[in-house]
Amino acid sequence: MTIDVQGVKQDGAGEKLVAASITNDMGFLLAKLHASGSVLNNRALADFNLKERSYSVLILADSGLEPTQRELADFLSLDPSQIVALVDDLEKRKLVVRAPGKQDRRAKTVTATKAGSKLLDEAGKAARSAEAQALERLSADEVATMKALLRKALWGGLA
Amino acid sequence: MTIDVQGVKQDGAGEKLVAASITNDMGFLLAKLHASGSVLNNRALADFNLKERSYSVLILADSGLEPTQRELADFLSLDPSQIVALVDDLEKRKLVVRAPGKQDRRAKTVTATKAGSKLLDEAGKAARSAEAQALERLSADEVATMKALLRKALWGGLA
DNA sequence: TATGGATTGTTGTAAATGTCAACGATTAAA
DNA sequence: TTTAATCGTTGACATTTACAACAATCCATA
Repeated sequence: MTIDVQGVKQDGAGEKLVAASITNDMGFLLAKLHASGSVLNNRALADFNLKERSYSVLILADSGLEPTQRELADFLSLDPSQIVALVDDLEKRKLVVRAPGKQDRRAKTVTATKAGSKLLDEAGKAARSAEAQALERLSADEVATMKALLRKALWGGLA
Repeated sequence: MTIDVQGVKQDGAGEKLVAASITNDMGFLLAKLHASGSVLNNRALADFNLKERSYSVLILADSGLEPTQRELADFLSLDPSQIVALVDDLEKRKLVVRAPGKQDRRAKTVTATKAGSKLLDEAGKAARSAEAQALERLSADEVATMKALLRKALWGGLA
């Protein structure tokens, strides 16, 4: 019932379970699309010794927003201790630096180095290509609509 | 930066990282909405001693499609060995029965019992309520649009 | 200005999940 | 009949997650 293409299990035309009512469950749909996208994403990022997690941290570190580790944990829905490990790795690789917060010296801001920023450029291209592949069944308009709806569901506002 | 309501970390108005470019990354958006929904979902299902996983298996077992364990693994993107544990649990609780496949006696179909079907009714109500809460920022139309787009991205077809 | 309470990053640990290889039983192919 | 492949299952191992404790620091208020 599945066709193996380049080591990836792809849904064949005859997925009989698609008829089940769980196909109306938003949680299930989100999990499934996220899962299939993650495979492609992580494969693309592996060339840069990154995973989705470290890639996300690197993006935020490069955003100019100077996030603290706590803010990263909240925003990425991760436990603060997981951020420690992620930043440790990126810092060892000189892609990111920790600096004590200006107002609060407990907090440590995470900022991308030049090397980190450069790696992010390359990795970003690969990630965007992987995303396009995961969404190849949707038109550009549909992708835009979906992102707008996801953003609204998460943070409200426009849309 | 987050407000704690009923034990749930909710995004406050001042989430400064929302300005970061990662907010345009589909994988990130899917992961985040799925994560916040999962918390609510699992909390609702806990009253029935179910988790998202076992709930999904129970739905498919109750679908009338008589899925085999292999089909469940493929459809849920899980390792076959994880299905074993999930079905073991549901079977012990008399919510589901295993039966040898009619054409292929290696395969085992998983079917919900009357008790399983009944529990699913109750759990389904709780899950739908949790889903509504996770999507409260969207209108009914927007939810429908989003589900249609997710289905199209996953399996193509209609739209 | 002190003192108590909360917060930040960090470490460690235990539980849950994911991944993978092997096995008997069964099916399909040669 | 032999051979190869598939299904469920078990078990071993790695990764991820969740949670509690801790020192350093901040904050509120007396």
